[in-house]
Order: sequence, then C-alpha cells, then structure tokens
Amino acid sequence: MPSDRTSAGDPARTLALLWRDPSATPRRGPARGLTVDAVVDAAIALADREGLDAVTMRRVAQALGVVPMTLYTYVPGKAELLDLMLDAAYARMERTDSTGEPWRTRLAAVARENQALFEAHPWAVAVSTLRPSLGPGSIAKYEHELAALDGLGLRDVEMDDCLTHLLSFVQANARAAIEASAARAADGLTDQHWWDQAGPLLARVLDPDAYPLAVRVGSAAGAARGSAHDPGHAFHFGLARVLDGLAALIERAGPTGAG
Amino acid sequence: MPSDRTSAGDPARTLALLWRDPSATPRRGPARGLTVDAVVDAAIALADREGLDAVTMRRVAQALGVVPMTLYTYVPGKAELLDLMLDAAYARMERTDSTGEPWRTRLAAVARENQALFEAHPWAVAVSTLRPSLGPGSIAKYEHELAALDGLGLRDVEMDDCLTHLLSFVQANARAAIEASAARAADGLTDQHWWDQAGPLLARVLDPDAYPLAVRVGSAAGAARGSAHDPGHAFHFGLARVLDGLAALIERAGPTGAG
DNA sequence: GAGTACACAGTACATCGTACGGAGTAAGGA
DNA sequence: TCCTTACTCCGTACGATGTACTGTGTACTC
Repeated sequence: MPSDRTSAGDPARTLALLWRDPSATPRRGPARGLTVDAVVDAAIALADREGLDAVTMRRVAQALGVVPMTLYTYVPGKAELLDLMLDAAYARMERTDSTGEPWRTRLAAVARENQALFEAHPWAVAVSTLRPSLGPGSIAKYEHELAALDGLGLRDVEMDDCLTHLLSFVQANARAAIEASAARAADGLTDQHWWDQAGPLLARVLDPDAYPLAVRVGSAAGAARGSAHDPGHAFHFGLARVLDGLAALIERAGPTGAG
Repeated sequence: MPSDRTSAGDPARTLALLWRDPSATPRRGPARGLTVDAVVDAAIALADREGLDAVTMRRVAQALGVVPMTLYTYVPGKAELLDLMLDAAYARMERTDSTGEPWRTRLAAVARENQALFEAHPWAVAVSTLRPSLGPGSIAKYEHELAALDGLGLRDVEMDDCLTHLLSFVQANARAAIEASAARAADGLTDQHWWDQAGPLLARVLDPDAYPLAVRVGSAAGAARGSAHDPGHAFHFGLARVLDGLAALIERAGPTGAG
C-alpha cells in the first residue's frame, strides 16, 4: 500500500476537489453515475457506523454499488478522500452565535462545538491534522471561531495562537476519551476481570516504596475514574485551565469587547 | 492484517513482558538466540531512522537476522511490540532533578523533557495513548513527573489532572510539529512552488468579504510561520498559557512548597 | 532415557491501496 | 455527419502487511 495518509498528490487538484471547482468535473465522456459528495457521504456514514478502519476503498465502493476502482474517477486516492470527509464534517458543524456574550462564554462554546464534532465523528480526530486543509469547511469553521476572539485587543497572530491552543486541547481531550473507550471495547474485559488478571503481578511489581507518588496518586485517580464519576471531568477541568491561561493574555491585551 | 493497534491480547502476558517478569521467559527448550530487549531496540532504531511505518515485523526481523515469525516467540504481536517500544523510550528519558525550584520551573522542565522525547522519537506520539500501559518506564516517568506537582497543596486527583493536562498539551504540540514537517517532506514542494500551484484557485475562492477574519488572520499567521520565525513559538506560547492556567488552581490551593 | 516444552523456519492466507488495460459512451471539431 | 478524443466503469493483478499453521530439531524435567 504505497503512501496512505500523505496527501502528497497534486495540491491544486486536491484544492479544486475540496471547493468542488468546475475545473475538476470533466466535460466529455459518459455521464457519471455518482458524485464526489455521494462518495464522501458514503465514506462518512461508514466511518460513523464502523470506525475509520472500516473505511476501505472496497467497502466504500460496495456501499455505493460500484467496483473499487471506480472511486478513483472521483477522488485521486484515499488520502484525499479522508481530507474531503474531514472538510465535510467541518462544514456541517453547528455554529452557535454567541456575539455579545463574554469572551469566556464564546470560547467555551467553540470548545463544545469541537467536542461535539469529535463525539459525533470519532474518526475525525485521527484524520484531523490541526493544519487546516483549506477547504470550504475548514475556512468557514476558522472564520466562525476567530469571531469568538475578535475585538479583544489581540494581535492577529495572537488570535491564531489562542485558537490553535484551544482547539489542540479539545482534540487531545477527545483523543484520550476515544482511546479509553476503544481500549475498553477492544478487550471485552470488565474492569474487574482486568484486575483479576493483572492485579497479582501489578501488586508485586508496584512497590509503594519505590514509587510512592505514582502508587498513591495513580490509585486515587484510578478510583475517581472508575467509580461513578463525571465522565466529562477531564474536559471541564482542562477547559477551565485553558480559559484561565488565556485570560492572563486576553485581559492584559485590553478589554475592548470583553463584555 | 487483523487487529493492529488494539493490544487486545492477554493483559497479564503484556504486563509480564513489560516488567520482564521471569514467568515470561521459558524454562525448557533450546536457548534463545535473541532477547526481548534486542527486538525492542531493533524496532526503536528502525523507527528512529525511518519512521513508524518502517517498523514492520519483516523489517525488524531482517534487522535481527531472523525470519519474521521468529519475533513471535519474543512478543505476542505487533501491538505489544509498540507498547514495549514506548515503555523503553519512557524508561530512557532524561529526568532533570528540579527539587527546590519554584513549581513553574519544575513543570516547565517536565514539559521540556517530554518535548525532547517526541523530538528524539517522533513515532512516540503516534504510539502514545496518554493512558499509561503501566510498564516500568511509564511508572518511573509518572513518579518523576508527579514529584514536580508534590507539596503544592493539591489533592491527589488534582495532581493527576494537572499532569495529564500538561502532558496532553506537549503531546498535541509535538503532533502538530511532526505533522507539519512531515507534510513539508512528503510533497517535496517548496512553499513557493506550493503557492504557484494553489495560489490562483485559492485567491479566487477565498473571498475576503465572505471570510474577512480568516483571510486576515490566516495570512498574518501564515506569514509569521513562513518567515524567519521562532520554530518553537507554539510551544513557548502554549506552555506559558498552560502554566498560567494551572497557576490559578495551584496558587489557590495554598503555597505550601511553591518556592 | 523418555517425554515435553520450546526456538526457529517456511509456507500460506486474507486484506489493503492502487497501477494497468480494455470496452463502451458522449461531446467537440472536421 | 462522422471521427477523434476524453471520459466512465470494470476486471485483473501486484506488492505489502500481520500472523495462523505446520513442521523439525533442541534442551530441560522426571
């Protein structure tokens, strides 16, 4: 499988595809039986239902009733298909209008929108690169999210820095949540079963004298996660920290439109 | 390729392997020609030199002068090999002693150690799950890093929260840096070349009236990144934000050992 | 000394992305 | 009008992956 997630192909071609540029649709030959959107939608549906691993050219083609190679007349390769999927997901994100709200409320809304994206489309965190692919979805999302940082007295570069910082937190948090639930699902082990298996060795090897903090804090954290605990705890905690961290910058910049 | 990065195998077996438990080494039969460490080291060397994609069972075996299937007498599967690689990398991290320093200095040191890990072993960000696999390397790392948060008046769970928050920032930052440089290397395009190709369409489609903030801020950010600019800018910016965010929590908790 | 548990090799299979070539179709220029 | 050309769609095929399975020979245990 030569070069999967590299997107090394002609960037102009990929951009034209992302923007559905007419130059990308042919003028001659038989009518097409499908559309790029149909391919992308089928791939997204598959990824939503069965995860990113299920998105193979064969399975997507099967869902559309065509033979695998047919997809290549719509899309240069799988990497570009993934780019298109992500941009489509971006384009369809809900964008709450929070103009007039204080900046913390606005940024919290942005964070929650992105969290919702990753909750609805867990595959998006694996595809997302944080380097926007400059499709219409990315740009619309970027524009919307920058609005939450506008009028705070930040310089342009700082606005981008702050947004990147916020989004990278949400993505890291989503990634952790997804991997945790994937690990739980992969080995169909209940926590009890897991401890029965791993406990004896762990108890022998995790010497509280050698690792006092790790054992104490680790078991406290494990107990907190394991018991009936707010599942979105890490998100709330982290978001509060991120906003506090930005506050030091924003409130120094000048409360022009801070509300 | 059934089930790659799932680590679904027997957790006890994996743990025994991580801790090099004697129960994992056999008592009968011919002497082994290799060791688990030799396999892990070969895999790490390969990953360091050619990236994680080059780490295939065949290539690792080749580097060791054995046939691919031989590796399976040392390691249950590839997923476990990756776990072992990560834990070995954790174990070998430099751990600067910063006791006595103020907490910001201590946490900054932790952040830099992790950044150095990802710089030396870029594959580690792809393997790392933020859910520690409980190997000796993970535990030693956890113990060391918790020490930077000890004596600040934080509850145990908060210590874990803060550390997770800090590490997840470093990892997200490293991921972005790696993907950026990978994208630059993948298509051997210079930035100039890229703009020649993509510029015309982009100029036509990125209407400043439709996306005023995106165009303005995006080009400012792009110019800042493109020109002679501190390459670690995002790290410094983000770290400062993270520490400011934790400060609100830590300094409220009580400056017991804040220095 | 017998039986067992193991190391190591070789072959084989399912799965992946996609290169390649052929058959048929519709638009553009003569 | 017809031929060329550009295109769609299909089928086959290739190299690569992780690893299950099946020997064959070795060294420890009783």
